Amino acid sequence: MNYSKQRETILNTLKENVVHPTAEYLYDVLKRENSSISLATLYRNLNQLAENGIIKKIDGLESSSHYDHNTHEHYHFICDKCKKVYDISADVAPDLVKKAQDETGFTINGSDIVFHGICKDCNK
Amino acid sequence: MNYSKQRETILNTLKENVVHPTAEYLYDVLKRENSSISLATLYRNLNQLAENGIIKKIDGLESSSHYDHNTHEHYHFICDKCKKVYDISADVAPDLVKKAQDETGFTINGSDIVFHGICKDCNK
DNA sequence: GATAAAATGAGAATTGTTATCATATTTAGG
DNA sequence: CCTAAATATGATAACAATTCTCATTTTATC
Repeated sequence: MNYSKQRETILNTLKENVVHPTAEYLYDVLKRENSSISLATLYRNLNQLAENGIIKKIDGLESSSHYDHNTHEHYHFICDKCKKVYDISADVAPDLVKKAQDETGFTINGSDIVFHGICKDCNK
Repeated sequence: MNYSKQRETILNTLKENVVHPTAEYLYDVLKRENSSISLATLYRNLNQLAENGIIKKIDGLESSSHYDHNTHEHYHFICDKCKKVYDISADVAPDLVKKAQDETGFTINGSDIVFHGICKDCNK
């Protein structure tokens, strides 16, 4: 990765905005501060920074939603290779929602817990 | 909700496809089985079924990705009202990733854990 | 300072999803 | 069982988020 002024600006702006902004939000902030950076450049750099572990991109599954016939509480694992989605029993973290609720004082209505990695089949 | 043949077909197809399919995947299956249902109808029904708790729609955050300058392990809470994203300490579920890994035998590289609900401010 | 590699900007293209609207189906009451 | 109101459908346009393309500019290297 070569140095670039735009990337530096983007990273600094992200550091100052602790609210986990979206790309669009960042784009607006940057424009307001007259460091107008092309939307393509912004997305490119966010992806690069995330790939290099400098920032974290937060999104559950890929682009698209998945639908699950099982409505009982359970979590999901998505294989980064074959893209299959597996169920993970909620037992791995008993009372997770309750604990989070106690700690934050927020009203928690649900959770989407998605683990990423490589499944058994693809690991062979 | 009125009865509809299409909705019944969609629900049955979803039940038979335990892999948490995307809408696109379902659309292809339906087409292959000659029960061709309009894409609009499919999306409409999936949303309706999810709203009525009959199926579950799995997706982390809203439509768009959020970016986080903090790369240490921690979870997120998104307020369904004001859409703000809050951090939740990873302490609520110690060794969550390790436990999930032990249980499944998968290689887990990361997790996106997103709680949904109403934050303190909006609860007032 | 010349050159190759990497980054940029602008806008077109793509993808997943929702909205529109005219037509068809379902449900309940007379 | 007929009819009116509510609801659902299909086709396609619209939309929003993101990625791609490509000609130009910037960065690192020798």
